[in-house]
Amino acid sequence: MSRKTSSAAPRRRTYAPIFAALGDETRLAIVAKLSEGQHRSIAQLTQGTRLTRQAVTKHLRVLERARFVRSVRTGREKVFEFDPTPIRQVKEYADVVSEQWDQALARLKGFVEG
Amino acid sequence: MSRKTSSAAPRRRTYAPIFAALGDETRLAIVAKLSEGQHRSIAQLTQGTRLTRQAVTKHLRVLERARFVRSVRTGREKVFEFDPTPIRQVKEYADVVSEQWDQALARLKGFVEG
DNA sequence: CCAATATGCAACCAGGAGGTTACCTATGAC
DNA sequence: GTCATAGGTAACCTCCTGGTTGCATATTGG
Repeated sequence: MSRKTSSAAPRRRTYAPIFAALGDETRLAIVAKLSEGQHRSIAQLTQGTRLTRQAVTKHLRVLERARFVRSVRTGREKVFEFDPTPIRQVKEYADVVSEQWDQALARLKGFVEG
Repeated sequence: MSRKTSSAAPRRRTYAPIFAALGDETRLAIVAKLSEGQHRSIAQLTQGTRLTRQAVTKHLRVLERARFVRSVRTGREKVFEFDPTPIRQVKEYADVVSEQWDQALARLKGFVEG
């Protein structure tokens, strides 16, 4: 097999859009709300903010593009739910970087002591 | 004592600036480089990019404001080093959100089965 | 059918982000 | 001392972002 067995694209993972999606307080609040488990409509997610429904809609689009949320149209409502996938990627990134850092510290320690 | 014993500000933790700092490919590359453990000057960090030194300087300022890097002036060079603190906060955020999500799933499971 | 509710879409705006060029200053190497 | 190297500052440009208002469309409830 010279190619991957899976048909999934090998796609070098780019974390930037994931982090960019989290780089806004309003969107963090939406993620916090939806990660409570319940589905919420746009109108519901707008309540409690000082923003217009359209502004919230834009934030939801950003979150949806980064896969933090999914939406389903039910009747006249568009209902959003949390998707845990990108959060795992966030954790993955943090793990990779801090492991690299730990290894660097270990090498330094070995050099100093050796 | 009507006030906190510690002099540290109680400061509700806002993760948005941390994530925003990671929301750019160039800055992710800088973080990756510096987390290897070695200190790097601005000129060194500019090498390999297609950007000007000034552009890289701006990215470094963003990273420094979010505490991902520290800098020390040595002679005519400004040397940057990695700071692991905010990465831990990233992990912390991911843990909090995914734990909240897991609990939501557990409640749902209990409801369905109960 | 009609009114209220939920959302979509488009235009518009201000400010910030990311990048450049140009120029000035400081330090190190000979 | 002189020149090359490293960096700082500032002005400027373009595009994106976050927000608004205004209006159109779809669905629900009586």
